[in-house]
Amino acid sequence: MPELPEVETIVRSLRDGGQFGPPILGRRITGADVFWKRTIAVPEADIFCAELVGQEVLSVGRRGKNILIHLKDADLLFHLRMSGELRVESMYNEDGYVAPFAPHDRVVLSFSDGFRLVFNNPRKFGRAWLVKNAKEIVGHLGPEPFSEVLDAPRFLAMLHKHHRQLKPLLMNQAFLAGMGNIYTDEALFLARLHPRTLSNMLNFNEAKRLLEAIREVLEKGIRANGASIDWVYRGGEFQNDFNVYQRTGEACVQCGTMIERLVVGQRGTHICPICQSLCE
DNA sequence: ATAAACGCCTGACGGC
DNA sequence: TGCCGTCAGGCGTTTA
Repeated sequence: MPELPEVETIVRSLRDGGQFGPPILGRRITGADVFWKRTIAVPEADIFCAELVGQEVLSVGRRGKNILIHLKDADLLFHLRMSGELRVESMYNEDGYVAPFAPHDRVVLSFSDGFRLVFNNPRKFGRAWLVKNAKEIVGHLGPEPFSEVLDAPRFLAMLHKHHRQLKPLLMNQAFLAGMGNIYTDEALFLARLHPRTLSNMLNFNEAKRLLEAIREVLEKGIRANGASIDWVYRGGEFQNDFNVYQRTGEACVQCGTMIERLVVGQRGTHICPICQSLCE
């Protein structure tokens, strides 16, 4: 499901309340259960549950596509990978019975006031970590796309340090944190760059254009609460603003040429072959 | 250094 | 209807 805008939407809901339920800030964890043990990357699932009980949620944040939940004595992290979702709901239904779990619910944290945080994950790719400091898990990530220290000259220097195709490089979380398949395709279209262009071939204006395009698509995505595409994530509206993603065979909004699908870095990739010419 | 191939998983969809 | 291949918002490991 999630790239940066979808994760940001979930984080805001966990922090302030929203479409994924009421906020969890300040709530105290009274129980933890794991229904698919491999969801817990670290520590071992039983220890994970034992150590969570009694903890209080102090803050909720995001680093790249990771959700950071800062507890009193530890940091809890979730990565939703392809199909994960977090929701907050009442533990009880209207009759006062414990509400049943949904298919693919993998981890549940119960709170003292009758609410629970549920991690649903059909494809079982998602992971949770409980560590002393979140940096152990997210320390290797590249800069945030909206970081103030990331400007066009620095971005050009980053691109020139590598000799790689633009799309896989942008999706490498150690290079830049938060971009996924959709937003990378959309950003490259806006910047009029072919996904196979080599990163060291960009000039200053192209690098500047690319950074601006990345920020524009991410901003629009966040404003739309993310994109709803398949059966997993719902609520966002950014899918209505796609220029190329999943528009294979449809007309380019700029020039009318048919959008093409190709494979770059083992990922389905969508381009306008006229607007995004490959010049190496 | 770069990139391909594959593994991890379930579910939706189109073709026959 | 059922079976099959293909595809899917991610990422780590192995291989070339």
